[in-house]
Amino acid sequence: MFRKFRSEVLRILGNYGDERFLRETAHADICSTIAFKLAKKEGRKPSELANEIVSTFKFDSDYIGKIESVNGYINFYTNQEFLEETVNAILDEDENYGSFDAEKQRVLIEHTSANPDGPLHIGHIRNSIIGDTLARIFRKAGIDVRTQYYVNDMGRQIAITCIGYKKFGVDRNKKPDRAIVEAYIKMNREVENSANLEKEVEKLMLDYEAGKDYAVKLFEEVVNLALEGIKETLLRLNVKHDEYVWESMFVRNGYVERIIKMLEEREMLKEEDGALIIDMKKLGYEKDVVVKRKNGTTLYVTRDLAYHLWKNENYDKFVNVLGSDHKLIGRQLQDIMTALRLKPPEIVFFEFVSLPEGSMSTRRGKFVSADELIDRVYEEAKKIVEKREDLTEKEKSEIARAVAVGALRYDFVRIAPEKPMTFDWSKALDFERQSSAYIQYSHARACSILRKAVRSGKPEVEFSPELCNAEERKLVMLLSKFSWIVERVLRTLRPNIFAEYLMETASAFNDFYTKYPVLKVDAELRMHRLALVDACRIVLRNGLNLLGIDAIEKM
RNA sequence: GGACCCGUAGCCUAGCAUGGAUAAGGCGGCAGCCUCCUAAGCUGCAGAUCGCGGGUUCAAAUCCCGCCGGGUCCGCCA
Repeated sequence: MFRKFRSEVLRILGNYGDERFLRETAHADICSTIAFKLAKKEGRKPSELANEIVSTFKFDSDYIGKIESVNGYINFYTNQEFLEETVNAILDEDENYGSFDAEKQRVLIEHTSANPDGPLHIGHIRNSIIGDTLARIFRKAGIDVRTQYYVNDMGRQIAITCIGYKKFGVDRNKKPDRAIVEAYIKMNREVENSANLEKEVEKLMLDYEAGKDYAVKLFEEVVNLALEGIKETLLRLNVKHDEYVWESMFVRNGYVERIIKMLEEREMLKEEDGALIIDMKKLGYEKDVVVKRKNGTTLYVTRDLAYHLWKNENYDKFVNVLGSDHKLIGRQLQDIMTALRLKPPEIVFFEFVSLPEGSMSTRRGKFVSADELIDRVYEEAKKIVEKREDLTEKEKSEIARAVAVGALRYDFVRIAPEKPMTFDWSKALDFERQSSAYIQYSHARACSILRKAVRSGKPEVEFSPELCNAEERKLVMLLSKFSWIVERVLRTLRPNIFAEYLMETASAFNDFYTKYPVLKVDAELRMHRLALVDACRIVLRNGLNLLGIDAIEKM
């Protein structure tokens, strides 16, 4: 609804309706700073100009209640009809509230894509959570979205893992990704000081790329084992990919050869020592990019280019979520695609999650696994739920699970992707304020009121905008912004904006909750507030779903 | 050495794209609030020269330049 109000404001502003100068502030529902900009150009006073602009307005909007000019700001306020329509739309549309029809397009979101050589750690899940949340938000906007995990099955570290797997076997009693990483870490230590093993790794990689049966069988076995464990972890976080795309597929299906041919046709390649190299100086880079070694094998970037050619043929838009260590290669990839007259991917880079003692490393076994984190957060949540006496054991563990997953997902998604994070156990295990538990709790409170209303035989809802007090008005304005925030995430690829919005909405609901009784007031006021409570319940629930967090009804 | 990202109260963050009306939350600290819809909640107090220095502007946390601190990248690795 806020989107409608906003476009009404732009319409009323007419020639002055420049989106860049619209602001949401504490002083008004929307204000325009256009007068300041024009004042500069025309050498006049902003306040004078603002007055003049306002005087030209034809006041014919269904949603705008008041327009005023204050010190150069042009302030717009919604009217009661807007509030009423907002609440009614929420109650009508229910789980669909917040959706809208964005431009029809097929979007691919690639995220997580961690090397299948061990368990996901807390750095990887930052990627998963950003990617999965974006996918959910894109879907809410009516976009046809698919998510893919790009499986890096051709890497050196996988070859090492394969040799380790063959040599030491794996412990079948352990979670498969955990068992795999033990073989990897152990083997890696041996490879580091053995030229013979180094040769063996190289040969295995060559044979896998050539598609030799024994190698394919071995790689597939190892990679699938790791992926099995990884998928299980992701599922615990409410993350599920639509597809797993193996890098080797592009070597086998001809896309690698096709992309090389395209590079040749564009005269972007040069040959040195029998190796094929993209001349990156022309694209403004210092170093060139090798796409084929002199032994004829391809490199990571070659297959990634092939993957993006494939994306071009199947999707209108592709978003990759990548760690900031991929910044250079990611930008090179974008520029190469553009030079080929192909669509480049949009990339969300996120900064690293480090431990207080330094950065993580799978290879050295120095990491906090996602599983360990989930387990510990669950235990902590369970401790708190145990205090409740009115819940069954089953309810308690379901609540603890929902709170744990929510706490994790929220902690990661609320931070802007470009901020480096240092992992802190005490913060990860804290469920007060600014955590998803706060939002879930607000939702549970709303559910509780509605349950009581039904039980006492007074479930009728009827929103009356003229009864709105300041807190209620503020709350409805926040509720109206749902799809507007979804749209902003779409434009900026910053899911933290939505996380913040939902927290603010929950906070406004709690503010209302503690100040005003709902069930113990006269019928008219009760029905009015009950409508508002139901609307909040819907918005909080829909919002939590967008964040991949379960909206539990009791906690 | 070069490139990119981050630097906002003791701590964690929002705001920076598109410069404007008192820099917004939370944690921790202090003082309060449950005979009343779930206290995983609410209220109040204390706490910030927005890393430092310059510049642009009527106006800078926001834009530009320089510096400092932290991170990342610069392989015929992935």
